[in-house]
Amino acid sequence: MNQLNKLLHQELRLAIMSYLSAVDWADFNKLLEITQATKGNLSVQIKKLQEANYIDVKKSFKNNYPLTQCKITKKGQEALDQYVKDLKELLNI
Amino acid sequence: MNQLNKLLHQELRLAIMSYLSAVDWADFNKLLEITQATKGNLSVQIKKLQEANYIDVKKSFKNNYPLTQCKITKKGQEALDQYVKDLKELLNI
DNA sequence: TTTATTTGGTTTATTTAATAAACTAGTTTA
DNA sequence: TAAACTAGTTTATTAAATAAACCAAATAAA
Repeated sequence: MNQLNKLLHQELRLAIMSYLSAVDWADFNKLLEITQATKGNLSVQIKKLQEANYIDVKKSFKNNYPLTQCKITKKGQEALDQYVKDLKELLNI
Repeated sequence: MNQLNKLLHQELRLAIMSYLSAVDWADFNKLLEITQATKGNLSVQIKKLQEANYIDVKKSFKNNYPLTQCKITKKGQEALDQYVKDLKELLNI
């Protein structure tokens, strides 16, 4: 059995990565909206993905408010691709 | 975001279910072999799947040794199908 | 203008779950 | 008859997910 990537085999992180793989930069609020997660959970999972270098996180200000933007990295995209491959194999799809 | 079935979104349980969806009955040792799990972990996860009525578990003896056999239920198969569907949607595959 | 509310988060604490390790009960082999 | 093996289960530990509480700054309301 091909071990599934544990960082990716979690619903919220997977949803974040899947979304990021289809867009360029996405900000915190956009990710909140598409995942329906709580802010605390989203914050934690973004940090984990960042620590693994699966995403780049850019912090700035917009209209005087903090703005956190995320973008998938090459390493993150490759990990996601491999995860999907492993999952397909496991599920025979 | 379609919530993924938490019982199925776990590697070992998913591997068990995926395998069982392709065969008739499978015994404990066969599941050990194909999943490479520890016996303790396998025992626990089988019980959880059984409690959810995702699998039927039949206990008997073979050559004087205890024999535990598992088979996916209709409910389990339907849950697995739905899980795969949700996952495909999430991952755009 | 100072109090309340909202924004955009982070940190901490709690709950839940995964897993390994230890154990059980019996069987076979030497 | 002791040692080792089979086929598991139970318990204890670790790790992870999540919710709740918090924070700093900005804006709105009284």
